[in-house]
Amino acid sequence: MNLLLENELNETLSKVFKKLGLDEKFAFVKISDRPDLSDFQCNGALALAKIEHKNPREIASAIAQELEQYDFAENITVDGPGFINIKLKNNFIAEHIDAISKDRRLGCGKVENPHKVVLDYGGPNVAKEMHVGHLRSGVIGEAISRIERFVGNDVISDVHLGDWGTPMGMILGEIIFKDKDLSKVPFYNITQITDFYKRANIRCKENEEARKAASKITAELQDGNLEYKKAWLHLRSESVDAIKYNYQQLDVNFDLWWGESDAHKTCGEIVKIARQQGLSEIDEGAEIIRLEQTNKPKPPVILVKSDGGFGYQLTDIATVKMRVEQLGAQEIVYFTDSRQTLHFEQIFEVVKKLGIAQNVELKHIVFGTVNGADGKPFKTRDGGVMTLEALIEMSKSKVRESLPKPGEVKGYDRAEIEKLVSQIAVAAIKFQDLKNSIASGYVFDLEDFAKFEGKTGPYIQYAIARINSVLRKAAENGLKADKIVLCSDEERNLALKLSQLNSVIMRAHNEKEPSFIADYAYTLAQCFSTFYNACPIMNAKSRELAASRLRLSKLTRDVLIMLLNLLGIEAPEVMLKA
RNA sequence: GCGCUCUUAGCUCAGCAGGAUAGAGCAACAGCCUUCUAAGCUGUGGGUCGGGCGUUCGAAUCGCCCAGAGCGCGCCA
Repeated sequence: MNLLLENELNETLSKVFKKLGLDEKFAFVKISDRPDLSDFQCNGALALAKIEHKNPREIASAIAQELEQYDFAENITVDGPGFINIKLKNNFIAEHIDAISKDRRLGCGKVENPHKVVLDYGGPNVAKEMHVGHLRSGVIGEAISRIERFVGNDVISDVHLGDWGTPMGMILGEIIFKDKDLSKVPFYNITQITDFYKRANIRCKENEEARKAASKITAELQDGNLEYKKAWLHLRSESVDAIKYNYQQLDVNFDLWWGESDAHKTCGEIVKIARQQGLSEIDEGAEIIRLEQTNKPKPPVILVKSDGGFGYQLTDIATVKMRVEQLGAQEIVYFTDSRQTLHFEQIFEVVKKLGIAQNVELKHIVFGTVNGADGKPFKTRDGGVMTLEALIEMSKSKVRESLPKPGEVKGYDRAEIEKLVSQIAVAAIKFQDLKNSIASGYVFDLEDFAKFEGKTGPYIQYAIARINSVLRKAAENGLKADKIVLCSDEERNLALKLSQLNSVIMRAHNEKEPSFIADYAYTLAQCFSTFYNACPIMNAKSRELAASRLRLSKLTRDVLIMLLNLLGIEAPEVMLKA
């Protein structure tokens, strides 16, 4: 028996298709669109009929007839133009669920050829405060990182810090403008640093001299000016501390804290390679690589700017080389919003021309921007962007309202309560983001991140907490989980839902789409709630039934915890109430 | 101007290698706590899938056209 119910159905279907001489490509089931008629359906006959110009119902009937000799279905029918509807036997479902409940990985498979994946997400900048615009990349990247690891790939995540461009010259320039020199830099904290940067931004916008100064300082910094370098190191380390704190709160983690500055040396090598291969040329004072002009015009990639500084595209190209040579990357995946689509098309093309990443798969996962109600990138009422810090605090204070005060519940002091507050608030925030499909942007509504009802992270945490509570009671009463028997619709539906676990995770992995997991976790929790409401567990009619329901509940809990873990969300043992 | 993306219920979104009655959540309304945590459950109402044309036995899904929105287009990253 295949541990996975769906795979077993597909295998059986393949056998039948083969026997009938049909293309096995179409031998697969999907969850039925008509739960009133079946659990699974196969639409292969329709596709085949079109290709072979035959009657779909005849093909479907032949398949259905062959399927009859197997012992998994309670009922197989051909309906409509040629749908094959399969209603499974209860014990067939129960056996599979029993089996995965005993499996260490809950029946989940791994990829056939594990490889080394470098994930590039986060991309925060030195001297800039982290705001809600940084949420998506970090949260999605973390989820993908966990999913990839889970399916067996060797993952290295890199924050790719923005620490080397013109903003560095701008901020140093601003400090010199105010202090005359850089002597006070070692005493500046992160608030002061971001403040300097804000002012630099304004001044550089208005004042050409400031711009020129910034660009000159940047070039000298990159050239190795010791005074600048020393000041820059302080700015960088203060910023990194702040960034780490932000990510830590959100449980977003990185294996590497490489920055653009780390690629500086390699940038020089890339320029050399480009020259040797005759790919680069000087144009308007800059050293560029022209790209293929196919259907649409693509601007060239600027390696070296006319002021002598390295362009940021060069940095990205150099980073690819480093990741391949030093990390052994076989796949590099970037997560940025859609505005950088063209940028990565250019980078990937140049990387290919240069031949620095042969047999390495480069992917750019695009996600939509976080927008305000006006459809434009989110701003707060006063025109600024909301900081991550403020968002988290807002959600936390909302959570605190619904929890008991420290000391009100035995065994829960301030620290314990605050831990719960944070777990729930962060779940609300992360799930709110992860439930949206990556590609589409979403509208940022502050209140959504402090909602705990309906399709939210806390809803799922709550389901887990309820199961934990049942399991504790069962342990007290010496009731043990045992063989699953499916008596009611609610049990059956929950079991069927559980059987989808593996295919959902594999789909999320293949399409780099955590929202599949978020969506599934939610509907699974929903199935459980319905079951929980309709089927008494501890007070079930018989001991066998209680044991079965207990196993079903425990498995649901384990699956939910695993899913939340893949999303980077914690599951508290209990959900206390005020 | 050129290119990319998007438009589905009052709001926020799923559904899209064409398939049977287009789904959730929120909001609205009506029920359910002396029984395993009501952050829950059950039910009701709500959609000419932006518009048009085409391909097809069949289109929210594929193609073309139009309208509206967002984003991007050599020295900011």
